[in-house]
Amino acid sequence: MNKKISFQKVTPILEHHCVNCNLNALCITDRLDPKEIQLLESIVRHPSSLSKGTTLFTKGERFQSVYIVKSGCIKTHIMDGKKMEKVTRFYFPGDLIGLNAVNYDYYYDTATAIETSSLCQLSFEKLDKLSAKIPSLRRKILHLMSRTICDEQKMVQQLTQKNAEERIAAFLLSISNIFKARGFSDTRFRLSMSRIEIASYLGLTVETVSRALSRLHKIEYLIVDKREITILDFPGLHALSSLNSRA
Amino acid sequence: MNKKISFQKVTPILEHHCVNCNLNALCITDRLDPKEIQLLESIVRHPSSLSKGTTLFTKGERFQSVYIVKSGCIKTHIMDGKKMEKVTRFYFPGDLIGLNAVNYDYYYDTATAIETSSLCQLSFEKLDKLSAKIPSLRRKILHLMSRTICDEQKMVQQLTQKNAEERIAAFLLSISNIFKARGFSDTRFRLSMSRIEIASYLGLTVETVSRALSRLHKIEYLIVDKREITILDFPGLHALSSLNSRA
DNA sequence: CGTGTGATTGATTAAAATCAAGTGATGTGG
DNA sequence: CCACATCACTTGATTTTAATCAATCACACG
Repeated sequence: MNKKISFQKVTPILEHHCVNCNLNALCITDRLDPKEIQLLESIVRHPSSLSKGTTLFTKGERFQSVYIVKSGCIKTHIMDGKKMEKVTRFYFPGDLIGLNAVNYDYYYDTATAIETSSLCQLSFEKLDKLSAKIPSLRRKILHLMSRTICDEQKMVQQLTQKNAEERIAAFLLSISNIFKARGFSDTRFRLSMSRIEIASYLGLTVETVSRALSRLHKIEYLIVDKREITILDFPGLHALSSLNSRA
Repeated sequence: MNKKISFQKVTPILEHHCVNCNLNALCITDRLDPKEIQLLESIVRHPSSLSKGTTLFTKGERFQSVYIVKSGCIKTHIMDGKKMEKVTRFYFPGDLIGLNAVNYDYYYDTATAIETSSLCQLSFEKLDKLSAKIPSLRRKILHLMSRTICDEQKMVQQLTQKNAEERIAAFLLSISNIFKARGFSDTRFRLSMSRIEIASYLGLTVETVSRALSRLHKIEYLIVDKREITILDFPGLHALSSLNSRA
């Protein structure tokens, strides 16, 4: 179904250096000093490009590396017996993929590019060893994992306490925040994921997602033009989604 | 509403030693050698007893320690504005509480004993420093955090893909597993949590939980006598809950 | 012995799933 | 280039599930 490639075969983007990377503030390198970043860089595999629909790793595959999104967008998902695939998360530039696999020795879900993306690869073994030497890196990894736990807990909360429309509102606000943090417009952006993927991620059906978007458009909280979203009423959306959005 | 105590005031249970602890296989000490356990022990505060309804820490309180359940059962929960409290998780002997607070400097939820419990306290700062010296401990902490992420993701999956009855079935099977792993009967056990807490945890209402239990009783998958559960048909319950239960 | 809490059961309602139909964009092959 | 298929999305009608509203029971506790 999906294209499957080995990481080695993809074209490496040359002259990449962590120190110059514009994602530093969002990345694992945040709060590391230049010398530490250089150490980290020594274990980073230069970012490679992944075309839309290409699978990075598959559930059950041997876990070896974590990946950091350099550009584009990756989804992790689980093929679930009877039901359709379930999207577990979307990853944006700076996000670290694979932390949930540390516990097992194999990947816990499948990662697929939903648009052309590039990623940096880090051997987890090397990262772990390095973190023993760099306390701030060790801390950073712990923090990232802890944050991931909190993120998942927030998701659980959303699923249990928000209705369809509130979930969509919260989702759009979180995407808006993600774009903002990465230096793009937070009022006008293009969703890289399909309605199906949004529905799966939010535990809804496509129809419900579509209807919720239509209604938010109708009450003029936002403009929906296919995957192009323009937010008109931030306070309204915030009030609707009530709970706190992604930090 | 709930009693609140400072950890210092509770009665310490004397002559406690990690090396002799019967929970070792389930605890953070798993796979540490005796010398390492001794090092760990030096930073462990002997277990203290917490009576039912007593709060261990409150959301927003300064994060300093993680806790390991020695006996009893602890719930973490979030008081949520308009709606009722939401139970985020139940913790059983061997479970580590507080990992989601590492990211912030304050606890992310509130921990309360739902039956008389005892806990070991570990300064996270000291644990972190110690983990720099003991690679297997560092690994263990990473694994625990990674597992927690997976657990939360499973929860998300359950909420999006299982109906009320399936969730209850899965919940009871997971409790059964927990008891089994701790050397108790997995076919007959007493739930320490109320129906309200189960409902909150599973994202359902009390009525729905009650009805689901009644129906499972009626079709003779199990016997429900107040909080006493006797499982009659494991295969049936497994089939019903379909997805994989807690490992 | 009343009061409150936890739990169960029933009736009704509301929300989202399901079923169904249709549009528009994209792509394929004749 | 057009006919046809397919996919992503939308909108409508109907059904299903669980929430809500309501009543009752059991039991623990002061």
